[in-house]
Amino acid sequence: MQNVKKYFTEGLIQFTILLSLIGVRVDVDSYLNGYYSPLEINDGPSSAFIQTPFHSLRDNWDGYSVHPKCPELDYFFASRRLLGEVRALGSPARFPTQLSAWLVQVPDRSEFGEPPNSTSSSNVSAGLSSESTGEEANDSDLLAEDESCSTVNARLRGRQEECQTEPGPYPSTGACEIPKEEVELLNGQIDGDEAREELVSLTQLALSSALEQEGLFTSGASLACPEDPRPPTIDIHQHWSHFLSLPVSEFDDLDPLVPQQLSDLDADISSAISQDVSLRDAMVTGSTYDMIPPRGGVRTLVARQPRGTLFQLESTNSSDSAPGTTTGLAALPFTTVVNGTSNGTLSHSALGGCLDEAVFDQINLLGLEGCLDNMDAQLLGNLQGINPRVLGDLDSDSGLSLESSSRGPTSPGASEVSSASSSSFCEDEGGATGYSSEADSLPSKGIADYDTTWSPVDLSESVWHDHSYSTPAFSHPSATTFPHKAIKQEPFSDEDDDREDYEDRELSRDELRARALHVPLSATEIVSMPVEEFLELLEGRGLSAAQVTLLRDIRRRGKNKLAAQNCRKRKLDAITGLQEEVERLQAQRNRLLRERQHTAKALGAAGQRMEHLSRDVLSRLRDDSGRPLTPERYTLQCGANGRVVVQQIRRPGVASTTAGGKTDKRKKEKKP
DNA sequence: CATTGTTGTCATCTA
DNA sequence: AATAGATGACAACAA
Repeated sequence: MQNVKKYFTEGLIQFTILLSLIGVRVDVDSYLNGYYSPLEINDGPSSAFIQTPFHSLRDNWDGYSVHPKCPELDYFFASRRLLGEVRALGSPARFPTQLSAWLVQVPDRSEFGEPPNSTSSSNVSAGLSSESTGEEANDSDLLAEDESCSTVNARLRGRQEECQTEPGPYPSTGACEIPKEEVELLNGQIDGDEAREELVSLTQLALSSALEQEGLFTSGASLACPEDPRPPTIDIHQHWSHFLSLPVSEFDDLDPLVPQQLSDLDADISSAISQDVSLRDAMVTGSTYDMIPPRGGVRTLVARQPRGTLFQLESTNSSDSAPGTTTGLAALPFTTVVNGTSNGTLSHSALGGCLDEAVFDQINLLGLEGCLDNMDAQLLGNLQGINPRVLGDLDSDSGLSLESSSRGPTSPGASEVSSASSSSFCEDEGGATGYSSEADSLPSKGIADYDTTWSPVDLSESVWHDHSYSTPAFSHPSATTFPHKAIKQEPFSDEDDDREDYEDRELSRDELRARALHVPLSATEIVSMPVEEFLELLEGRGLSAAQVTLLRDIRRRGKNKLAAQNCRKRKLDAITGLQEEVERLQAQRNRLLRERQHTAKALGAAGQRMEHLSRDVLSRLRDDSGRPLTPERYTLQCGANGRVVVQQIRRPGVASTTAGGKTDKRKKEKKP
């Protein structure tokens, strides 16, 4: 399967390229960034949501809220990502359905005069339907396991070639007279989610145990939709059928075939594309409103959007990977795949053929809780063109919108917006009153002009996102009145009230202290600048001790504030994961209880049958005096060696009266 | 007015 | 040793 995944992944990338060549716009960057990020989890230590041993404990719960920092999950993420990509790109996940359509036609070999047991005879049907129906056991017995791949695939190929000679695209309604149930079985088998995961290696399906196949068929048959509109392009069927007909061992050698196959396909597939859709757009529109997690209504769309900003922007500290993105993606496939619970959203409507639709479906599949961060980050990317003030207003709660550590030169506007959106700090920076610094004792001076020798230019690339730490540009002279309470009490004209109050809210306590000490840097800058730069700032600027202390405090508090917010978010995620785990375990417990009940019932029935059989056997036996053995006095015991022994029941009263002339134990053995 | 949730901060530990 | 990050605890605040 690994080779198959590799093949699919590479092939689908080329397929995407081909789509773009034929004019279909595919936003590969955003798409791949979102999906490949799990592989870049460990890129940097400075990204958010890392170093959380707390989460490593949760990584065992079937993937709930997998922490991206865990390196041991890389392999898992990689494999899941590959599977997710194959699914997300849609088309390959569809072709098994098309393959099944061709498979259906072949069993009508009576028209071709083929012997039913020939090598090219009913491949999967011989192996599968015979076991499922129990009527053609001979065929299935003849099918040795070691001839799995090549034999089955050769049969597939032969049948497909035969079917290609059929005139109609779906001759199942015509010449082919395969039993309908078999058709449904085949369709269902390949339409099922489990089968879709195993879609490439049909041999595994063919060689599965009879029980598994039965279950698979029954489950898959319900999924089969005979009325599904099939793609009208027969070429695609043929190509995919031919593609599938290759033995698994040849998949490694298929790489050179990919361009050719895809080039043959592109025309038809392009017609199948219904519209020109950016994958990123699809992700955003499809997820932002649908994926609101049921967390007691704590989160809203408005509140979540800046959160995505945080993760996306903070990632710039270390690498291109977005921690928030990785978090979401890490959790998602894990949850959906490992649990294997194909809920309602997992069952596709087999509309097959449309890549974009497949992508949308997959997005819906992936769009569970963990995907929020990813979606939000991408949503923010799309919203960057919107009025910054609007975006800032969206940040109603100061919550996790501290995209402070991001330092994107390309997004100064948005960052200023975020900084301007603060509405929480104005009342007071906080609860902890133990805080004290030298700056607190300083008298509030009028804020002088900033020292022009301090060039904030080199810090212009620093983060300006944290709403809690305003930029000097938003300073208000009256803010020098230190008590922040006084800020709210300042009279404003009606016209300027909103604006000035809005600006004053940006002055955090640290900001005010910094101004009081003539520190011409915003708290955001102080917090977000690299440590080397910060140390240089402390040492090379000739700062006073008070200024140095204040700068350190500001930086420490700012960092800790971010850490606290990340920590709280992780805690909430952990709680959510635990709740889901509890639900899952409860469901498992209920299932086990039902199984136990069923087993007890079966055991009781078996005991009754045993009792009847014992009575029957005993009634046919005679003791020394020729009387029939009664179950009241004798019982049958099954020995370990398979022998059945008649044993006399010893009862105190009976033994004392009847044991006189008899041997204690008379054994009559009979062979089973 | 009490309760609850949010947020900032401090102290402490760990890497 | 210094730094950053994580997290429990506390307090202030808002709803």
